[in-house]
Amino acid sequence: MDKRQITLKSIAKALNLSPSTVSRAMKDHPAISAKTKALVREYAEKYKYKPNTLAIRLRTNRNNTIGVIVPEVVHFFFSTVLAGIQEETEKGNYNIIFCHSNEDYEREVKSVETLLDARVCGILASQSKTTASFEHFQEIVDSNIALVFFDRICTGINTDKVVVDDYAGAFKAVDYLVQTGCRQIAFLGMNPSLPISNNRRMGYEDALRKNKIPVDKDFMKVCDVAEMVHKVVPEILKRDKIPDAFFCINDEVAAYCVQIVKASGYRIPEDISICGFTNSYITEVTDPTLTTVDQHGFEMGKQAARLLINRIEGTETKPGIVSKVIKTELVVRDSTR
Amino acid sequence: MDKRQITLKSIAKALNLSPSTVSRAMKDHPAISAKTKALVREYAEKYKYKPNTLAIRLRTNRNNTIGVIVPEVVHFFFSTVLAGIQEETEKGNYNIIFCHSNEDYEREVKSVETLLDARVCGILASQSKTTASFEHFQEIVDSNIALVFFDRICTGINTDKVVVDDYAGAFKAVDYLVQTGCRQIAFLGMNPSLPISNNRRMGYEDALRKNKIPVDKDFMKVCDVAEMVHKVVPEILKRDKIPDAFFCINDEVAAYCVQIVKASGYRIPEDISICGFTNSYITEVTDPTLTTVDQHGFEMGKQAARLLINRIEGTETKPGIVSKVIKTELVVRDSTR
DNA sequence: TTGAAAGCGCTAACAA
DNA sequence: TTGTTAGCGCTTTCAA
Repeated sequence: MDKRQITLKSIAKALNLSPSTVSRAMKDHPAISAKTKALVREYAEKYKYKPNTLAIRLRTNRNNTIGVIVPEVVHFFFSTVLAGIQEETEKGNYNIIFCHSNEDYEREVKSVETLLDARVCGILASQSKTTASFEHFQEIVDSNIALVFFDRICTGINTDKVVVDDYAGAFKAVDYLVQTGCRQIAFLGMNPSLPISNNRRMGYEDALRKNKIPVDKDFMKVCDVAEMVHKVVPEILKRDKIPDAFFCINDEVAAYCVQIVKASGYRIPEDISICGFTNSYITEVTDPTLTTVDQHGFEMGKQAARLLINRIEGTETKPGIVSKVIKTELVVRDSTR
Repeated sequence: MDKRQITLKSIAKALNLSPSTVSRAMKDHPAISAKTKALVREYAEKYKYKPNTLAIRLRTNRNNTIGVIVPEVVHFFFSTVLAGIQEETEKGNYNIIFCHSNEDYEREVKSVETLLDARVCGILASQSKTTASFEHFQEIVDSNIALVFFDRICTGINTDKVVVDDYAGAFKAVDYLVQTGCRQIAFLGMNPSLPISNNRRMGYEDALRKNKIPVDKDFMKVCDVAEMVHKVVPEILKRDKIPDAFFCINDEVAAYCVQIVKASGYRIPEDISICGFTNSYITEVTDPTLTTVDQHGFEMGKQAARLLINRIEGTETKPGIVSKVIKTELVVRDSTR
């Protein structure tokens, strides 16, 4: 039943060799004779020897594992990033320990603890919406563990990051809305403390300014989840002066916005244009389909993972803090004129 | 700079104790004096001692890590299951190593290797669409590692599983379609080698039979991704006898189906009803919103993880292979009469 | 070309 | 109440 595990030692004993010789034979050490190598290899093959990773890691003090903290995995963008991370770490021969903060500060702190306990060699993190302090992230840095933020970066920590050009993406989208004739463009954003939201707001404002359209604070609302859309959008539509476009912080908000705007009797895009952000699956099945800004999450995941691995392995050539920016792309569909 | 790590040994030296005493003090061993405990604790606190998990795991031969293999994480259902798994493993104090087969057999095999190499204490897996052989899964069992399949179970392996009551879910949905007046119900399914698809097909057929409606093979198609919908549905709509309902294998198929059916000039649900499966976000933003079958992915993830942990810890009381079934629920929205 | 020995950080049986 | 010792499985220096 409980078959003894095959170890270097057991192989050594069986073959009348020393463990060190077996170890060397297994890793093709030049000093070992071809004959011995063959002998050891054959035996190992036959008895399905599997090196004990734990022992190797303890011995070498490197465990080829990185931690990933995602705020919400049931989300097109973040799951796409995760897929990108996975692809890259697989290539680099790293395992991923997956943590889910679920947009909750406490769980985020706990996730960091977990990862430090597991002695990962690096951490990829995107902070939760509710995170306001960042000692836990500082602890990672203090422990000399590589840390790369992606998308929702933490401005309080000075470390590598990979972000989307939120400003440019928003600018392009809003400028496009203006070019197609919109003049009263509402912005449905997130908590402005998150840089991604703030940057998009600036892109939005600058696009308006460039086109000599006044920026109206009344047209800027925090509105980033379904329930808020159902509250905020009808309110806006009840005003005397209603917008002729909505620029939304993500595709879900845009999709619900489409619904509400249609239900209120307006035509899309003739009366009101709507633009999302992310380019998730959802954009293809709303009616009309959604114009949006592609965030290239997969690429972001890959680049973040690559950067982290380079840091870990000391092969990152750029000096100082590295800040990568993923280009966004306007994807025009039918929800805009 | 390169601060030496705090270890039990280093604490022992500093405090003039033996490592074993320190070890015991840290874990509140009854034999240690309160004074010593306090001393050790204080020192550990001050210098932020963190036990080396790797060493503990090597020593105790248990690493509190489980592996998860997901076929496609950018997918409402699977990411929801992952979130459920994460919630439960966090409670149980297990880490998750995340693997992504990406619906690819080769990567699935590699994932299993990775997890066995990492010496996880258990594996949760849902197989990829392209998996036809299962020696890799058998290897898990042979290695005496706990294995629980979820959703896309592998029928070739005799082990614990957690599935949705696909048959009942399909039966309910199709029966509902019939009750609401549909008579020609098409089934857009997956590769019939996957049990989930086969079970739903049987539910579909039995619901028709129960209602004395002939089962027509021409109304049953393999059609489970966007591109296929764009090919298959228009073909069906070109026939002399077209369906008055589509029962779809997932919500994405249903959503694209809505689009195509509308574009072909039919009204939903007056002319044609459409029903999906999963109850993902998408169902709320199509127009009309989608009737679907809720799969309760989060619950499935939790139960699968719980079952696996019980197996690992030997606390599963049920004898033999355990097969859990998650109840589905028909969610009626506007795409059906 | 191979082996002996030490040690990674921790635990636990046994001894004192 | 505390210490000694051995060892988990592996790597690596040093010696032979």
